Amino acid sequence: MSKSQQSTSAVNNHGNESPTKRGYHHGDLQQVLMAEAAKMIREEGEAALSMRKLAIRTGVSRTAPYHHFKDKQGLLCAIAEEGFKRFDQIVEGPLEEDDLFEHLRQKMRDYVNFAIDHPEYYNLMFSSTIWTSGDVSQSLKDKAYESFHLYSNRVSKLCQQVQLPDGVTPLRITQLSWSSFHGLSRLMIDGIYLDKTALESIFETASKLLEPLIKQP
Amino acid sequence: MSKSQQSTSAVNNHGNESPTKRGYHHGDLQQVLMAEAAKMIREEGEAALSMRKLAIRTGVSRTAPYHHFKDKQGLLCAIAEEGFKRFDQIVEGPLEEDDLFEHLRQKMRDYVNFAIDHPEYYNLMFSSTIWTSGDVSQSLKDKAYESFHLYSNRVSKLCQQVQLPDGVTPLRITQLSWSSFHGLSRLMIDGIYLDKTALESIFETASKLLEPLIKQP
DNA sequence: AAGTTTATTTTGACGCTGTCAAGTTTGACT
DNA sequence: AGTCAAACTTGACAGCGTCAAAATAAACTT
Repeated sequence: MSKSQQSTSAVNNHGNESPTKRGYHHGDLQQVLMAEAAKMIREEGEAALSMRKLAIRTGVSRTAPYHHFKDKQGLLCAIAEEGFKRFDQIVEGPLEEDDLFEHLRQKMRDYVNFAIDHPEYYNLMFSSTIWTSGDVSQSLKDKAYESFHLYSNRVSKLCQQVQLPDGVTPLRITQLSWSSFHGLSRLMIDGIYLDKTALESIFETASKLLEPLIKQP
Repeated sequence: MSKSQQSTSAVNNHGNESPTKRGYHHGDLQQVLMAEAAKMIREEGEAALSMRKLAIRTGVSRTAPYHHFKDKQGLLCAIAEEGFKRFDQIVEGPLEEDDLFEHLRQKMRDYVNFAIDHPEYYNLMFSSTIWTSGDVSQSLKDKAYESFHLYSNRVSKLCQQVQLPDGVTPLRITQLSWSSFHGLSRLMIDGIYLDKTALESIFETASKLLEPLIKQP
């Protein structure tokens, strides 16, 4: 019944004891499992993550994780969700008004760097196997949808500062820009053709291609 | 020794028999395995492909495939390589000179449609698990590199028809455009946010953003 | 045509995987 | 003190990738 829920519910805390939260037997196994799994994926690759190794390494028996996650897919969904939460912090952040195009370049850097610095999250967030599997957790769907809208709103706000060509909507800019960042990140993470040294130059190229959009009053 | 090579070598054909090629016991197991594996991935997803099921379904015993492919990874590499070959046919094709931007939109359609129509190939071609695994077959590396250059050459040729901003090179346009197409394709295949109905409009958006590049003499 | 070599395929086996069912321990609540 | 439910463990099963050894069949040699 408690599967895939946060373990931070009030029930786990008997209240009279000091602020150190501790629940049942192990403590917050759920959080520890997610952290350890992310670490394993990061260090040895997604393929190297097995529920059994994860359990043993966490110090519990093989099937203990199944009381916190429906199955392996459930664990991966939870980690992906965590990824979207961290991702949001990249999308948010102040809108620097001084130089629009420098601002854009910085956002590009932020996006791609997030993917490069946290591939264990980024891979799962946009994992083929998760999204096409048919049993994506509802909470992950919701979170991803929310993140999309956060991003979309940001792009729409920025679009007000430029003159879009006829027939071009902020929604399409949202989709096109996200696709571009996503593709760039994927190729970088997977080590296909692109390398880090080319990044800044690619950002500058993208920025220059957009310059004609600047409002001419 | 014959692992991962084409089985169409002259040795297999005893020459005096009719043009129907038939080799050793099974015939061209290698080709059949690749075709059947691609079919399985297409119909049931990459996760549903197992060497054992593949073998049984092909009518041979569990380990027969291991005499044609080093291991499962070897098989996947071979299929990915086949994917790049088919992909090349998309990149090639006549350069229609009449309307540059309509030509560009058509190329976008071709790219993304290839990915959508042959996800079993596209997924493997750009598979995280293949490229980051450390044992990518040399022939796949070579083929991928070749495909990249084919694409790059095409983009460079098209760049001659427009006025690139200062500091913007065809190489960067190559990388940026590929990233964009790749991201678009990935999000489409994985069913994340984008759906087919938005595609044409996205292509038009991209096309319009590039229009200011048109040469003004 | 017979014998040798080599390519191909099979059977057996091993350790690893995800996960279900049933039992056990532990903490919380009355 | 007793009840209940949550957390965890042990045992079991089928499926997986793949190696080693044996068996078979085609090709090559003489």
